[in-house]
Order: sequence, then C-alpha cells, then structure tokens
Amino acid sequence: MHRSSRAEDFLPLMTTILSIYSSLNLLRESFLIFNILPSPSILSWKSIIRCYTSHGLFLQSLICFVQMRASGKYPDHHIFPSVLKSCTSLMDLKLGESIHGCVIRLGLDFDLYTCNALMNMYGKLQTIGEVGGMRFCDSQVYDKILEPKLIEEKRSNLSSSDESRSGIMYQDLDGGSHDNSCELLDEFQKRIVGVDPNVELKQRSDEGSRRIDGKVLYHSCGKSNDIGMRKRDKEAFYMENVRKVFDRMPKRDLVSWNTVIAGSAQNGMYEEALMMVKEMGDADLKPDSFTLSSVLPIFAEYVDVSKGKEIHGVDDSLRVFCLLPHRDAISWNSVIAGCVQNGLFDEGLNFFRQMLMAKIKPRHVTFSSIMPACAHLTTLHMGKQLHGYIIRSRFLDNVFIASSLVDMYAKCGNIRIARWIFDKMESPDMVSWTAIIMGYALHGHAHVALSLFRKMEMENVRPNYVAFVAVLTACSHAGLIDEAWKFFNSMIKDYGIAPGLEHYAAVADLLGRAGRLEEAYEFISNMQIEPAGSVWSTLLAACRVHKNIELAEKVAEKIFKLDPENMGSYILLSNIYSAAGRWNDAAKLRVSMKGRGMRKKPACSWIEVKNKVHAFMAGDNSHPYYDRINEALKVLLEQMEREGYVLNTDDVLHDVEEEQKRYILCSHSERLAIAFGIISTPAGTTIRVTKNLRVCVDCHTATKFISKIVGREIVVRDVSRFHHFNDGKCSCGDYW
DNA sequence: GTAGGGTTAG
Repeated sequence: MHRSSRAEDFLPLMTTILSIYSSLNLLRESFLIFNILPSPSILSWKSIIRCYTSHGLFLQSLICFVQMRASGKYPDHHIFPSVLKSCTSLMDLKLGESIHGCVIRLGLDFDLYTCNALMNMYGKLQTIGEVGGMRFCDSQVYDKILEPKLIEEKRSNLSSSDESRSGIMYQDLDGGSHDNSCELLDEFQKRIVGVDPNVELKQRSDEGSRRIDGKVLYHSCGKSNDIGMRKRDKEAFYMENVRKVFDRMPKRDLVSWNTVIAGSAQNGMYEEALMMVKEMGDADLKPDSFTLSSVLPIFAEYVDVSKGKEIHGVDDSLRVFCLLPHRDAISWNSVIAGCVQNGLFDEGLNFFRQMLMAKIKPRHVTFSSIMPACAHLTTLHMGKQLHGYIIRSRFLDNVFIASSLVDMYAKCGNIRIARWIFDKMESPDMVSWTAIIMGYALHGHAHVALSLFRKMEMENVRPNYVAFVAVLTACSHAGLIDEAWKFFNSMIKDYGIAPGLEHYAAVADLLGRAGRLEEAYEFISNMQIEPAGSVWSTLLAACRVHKNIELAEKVAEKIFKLDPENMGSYILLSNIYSAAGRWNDAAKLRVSMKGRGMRKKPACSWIEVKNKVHAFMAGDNSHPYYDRINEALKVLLEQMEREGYVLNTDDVLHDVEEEQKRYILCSHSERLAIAFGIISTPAGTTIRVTKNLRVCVDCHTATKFISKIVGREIVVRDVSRFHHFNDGKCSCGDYW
C-alpha cells in the first residue's frame, strides 16, 4: 500500500488531532501532523496558522496563508483573526489592507472576531508607524497570490460593490504565482521548530505546488510611511478605518469596545476614548481590566499637558478602575502608580490600603510605586511599616525598592537609616546614588553629598540630568559656588547634558545669595534656554536677603510677565516692600493680588505623634491642647530670653505694634507644632516637624534656643530642605 | 480577536 493513501485513510483523525494540538498551542506536534497531510483541509490550515501566530511566528503564519490560497482553498472566518494579527505584528499595513479586501469579497466583514482583529490592526499600525519599524518591501508579492481567480466567481454574487461596502481601496488581485524556491522556508522551520527540514519537509518538497517566491521572506528595516503624519491625519485615518469597521458591525462585544477604545487612546484621541467608555456602559457592557489599561495612560497625558487643570481625565480613569469586576495585582499597581506619579499621594495610599483589604498580595512594583507617596507626605510611620513588610517579603534586594526606601527615609528626616540601607545595597544604580546624594543635599550635608557624587563617578556609574540636579542642590544649600561651577561645566563638557531650569536655578541661587546679584542677573539673562519664572524667583529671593529693592522690582516685572499666576513672587515682592517699611507699595500689591483672585497659601506645619498627624496653622487655636501649647510656649519664651534670645521682627510683615509682633511670631505654625511635640512625647525623643513654606528667621533662631533648653534634637523639614537643631545649633549653619 | 505596573527632580 502507498504511504499517501494510508495517510488519507486517517485523514479525519489526523485533522482532529491537529486541531487538538493546535488548540493546546503545541507547535511542534501540530507541525509534525500537518506536514504529513497530503492535502490539508481548511480546518488543518486554520490549526497550523493559528499555532504559528500564537507562537509569534507571524511570517510563517502568513506564508501558510499564502500557501493555502495557492492551493485553491477559501479562508473562512476562523482564519482571518490569526492572519490579521500576524500582519499587525509585522506592521504590514499594506498586506493587512489587501486581506481586508479579501475579507469583504468573501462576505466575512460582518464576523465579530474578524472585525475585532481588523480594528486592532488599524488602531495599532498608525501608532507603531510613528516610530518606524519593520515593513515588507515586497508585500505586493502576496497581493498577487492572495486571490485566485476562483474568488472572482463568488465576488460576482455579492450584491453591492466592495468599495462602497468597506470604504477602503484595494487592488484587484491576480492569480497565483508559484515557483520552486523553498530554501528560506526550510531555514525558518529548522530554526523555529528545531528539526531538520530535509527530513520533515521531504514529502512537501516533492509536491512542488506550495512554493512561494523567496522574495516574500525578505523584509527591510525602513521608516514607515506614517512618519511625520500629523495628528489630524492620524485621526482622519483612524476614523476612516477603525470607526468604519466598528460602526458597521452588526454585533459588538467587550473586545470590540476595548479594541476601539485602545485605538483611540493610543492615537491621542483621549476625549473620544473616554466618551466610548461611557457609551459602552449605555450598551450594557462593563469595562474590564483591558479597558482600564487603555484609559490609565490618559492620566499622565492630561496632567502633564495641562498641569492638573484637566483632572477629570484622572477621575474617569479612577471611575473605570472602580467599575472593574475583577482586579488583579497589576490593575491595582497601575492605579496606585498612576495616582502617585500624578501627585495624588493620599489617593494612592488609599488604594494601597484597599488592595490589602481585598487580599491582593502586593508585589515588587507595588512597593516601589507607593513608597514615593510616603516620601512626599513625610509619613515616616507608614514608610516604616512598608519597610517591615518589604523585609519580611525579602524584597530588599530589589534595586527599585531599595532606592525608593533610601529616598523615603531621607525625605522623612532620617538620613542615617537612608545611608544604612544604601550601604547595604549590593549594586546601587544611578538612581540609588542620586537618591542618597539628594538626601544629603536636603539635610545640608553638602560635603558628604559631593564626595558621594565623586565616588559614584569613580565607580563608573554615569550621572544623568537628575543626578546633577542633586549635586547642584547640595552646593546651593551650602553656598559652595566654586564647586557648583565645576559640576555645572562638567555636566556640559564631560557628560554632554544640556543644563535645564533646575541646574540654572541652583547656580543662580548661589550667586544671588552670595550677594553677587548683578552677576546672577547676567547669568540668567544669558541662559541657553528661556528662563522660567522659577529661575528669576531665586534672584528675587536673593534681592530680599540683600535688600536690593531696585533690582527686585526689575526682576519681579520679568516674572509677572513670564508667569502671571506665580503667587510666590507677588508675596516675595510685597515682603520686600514691607521689610523696607514701604507699606503702601506692599498694600497695593496685595490688593492687586486679591483682584486677580490670588490668595496667599496659609502657613501650615504638622507633626506625627503616636502615629497620628497633627496639623497647625499660624495663629491656630483649634487644637484640643491649645491652652497647654500656649502655656509651654510662654514658659519657653521666658527661658529663651534669659539665655539671650532677642525677638527678630524683620519677618513680621504687617504694620502692627511690637507687642502684636511678638504674639504673631510666637503663634507661627512651626512653633505650635514643636511645642506640641515637646509636651506630648517622652523626654529625649527627636521632634520631627514639617512645614509647607520656608522656615522664618525668627523661628529658626527660636528653635535653636529651644533645642538647647529642652535637650532634644528637633528636625524641621521646610519646603526646600531639612534643618537639624541640636544643642543650640542648626545643621544648615544658618545658611538656607 | 483586545492590556497592563516600578525607584531619583520638578
């Protein structure tokens, strides 16, 4: 008996086995069966094509499709999704469009799965096209053999013309093109399946009818036609294709909606994407985690582009998350990271708590995402709890987590633990180094920060933009002008990093505070980039310190032009006037601020006692311990004055009597918080206070006295740095 | 047939 006829006897069985292998994703087994079928049925072709696609062997899957067409078989709706996915992955829009034409001719353009795959392709290929990528140079070769003439007969039976049905132009296709070169196909199969094609493909090469042009297999790494496609063109293209498919679908499921939403979001059509989330709700479909992962990135875009003015983008993303029936660890992480990265720290922590309550185990990423929230909110208590969890989960060797812990401890005032964790890291990366350097910078230990920076360079860890922000911040907090210049120049010359606003601001700040006001003015005027209000503001602050009203007015004018909403500068200039006794000018400025609807940010300090945060505003008498706090401050003031403390009323910027000034100073928010800390914690406990503005000169002096009188370390984190008060001295050396 | 998460600055 002939081998081929035996195989034919078993054909139905073989086809079934192949189908099972394919559905189990067993490529090698599927291939072995497929290879001995004398004349594969449409079901067998479907199996092998599907298997190739799901293994990422897109070219192979397309080759099979072409071979199938060449053998005269009609593809059915089971085949197109896999084939279209292969086109998408290979970024071959042209071939995909041809296949779309094929779909229409066969009357399969109402099939749910095929339409979903088509929309996915159109949505993706514009996005990918922007970056440029692999593209077939010879996909016309496919075109030629895609459509045997047989199809023409079927086509004439279709009632309406193809073009009007799809709105997409495609070429008329000729009959098959068959030749005998199969070497590249062999090579592929050898590499991919790991078997010798000369054995496996023997039978097939004998037949000689399923050969394709070798040229098809070559593809080029070229830039796609979509490069430079304007946003409006992209949107038009998207509407043309994806929406046309979508709108014509007789039935849409969750995947259809998710696909079209993802396409809109990925092509920058955020409003449309969010609108469609609402529309799918009207169609009684609930968003799932796929929907969420399309909507979440809109988060960042919205906030970046319009600086929080369009927060409803965030709201919508959060709403989608809340609607999810099943949330896995990744959905939780996404939403937590989304919150934290956009400054919604409390919300991030809340989601984290909910995640734990939902019994979802936090993963590596959860901790590195949530830690910055603790760092920014200075919630050392929460940070320590997370640290404990991290140790128990043996996550400490993860460089992301360790770096975020270093940063958290430094920002929460505990630079010693930050250093301890850093020193234990096996191979700190540039971010870890930057975190510890910035930590020392914030704590005023500039020389340690500088020597760590040099050590990092010696260990061949290349600093980036942020690392230079850190080291220049260290210099600026300690008045190290010469060193700052060296780093600034080295950044440009040795590392080719173009200085940004933060770098310029640090240097300008140094020059200004050293009293080199004119030099600072020149420096800012000659910047390579447009100076923002923030850079000029450093000079305005310096003008206040050095009482140069004339320059202050000149600088303020520039700031008001560049950044009319910059309230800090109005207040700074008003304070400069007040300090010079020019109450009228100060008052005028305040009136003008009021007219613009600006209000001064109220000063606020807070302290964590027994795991609870207590907040104080200036002159605040709402705290339940208010009387005791006031009593303590009174006793302290008497003792301070005996030790030589003299009230410095320079910072009292109201036109009031001396006695009133005395009262105003003593009710500053940081003093209330410190006094509360002293009376509510055991002797010797370090007091850690955070303030939302810069600490004032008088409070700084007072705190030095207080630290000596009560024998406590007092750590005050103001808006730009830490002050460690100990035994009558401050770590900043009175330069801040 | 559709996805997705992380550390340093501001």
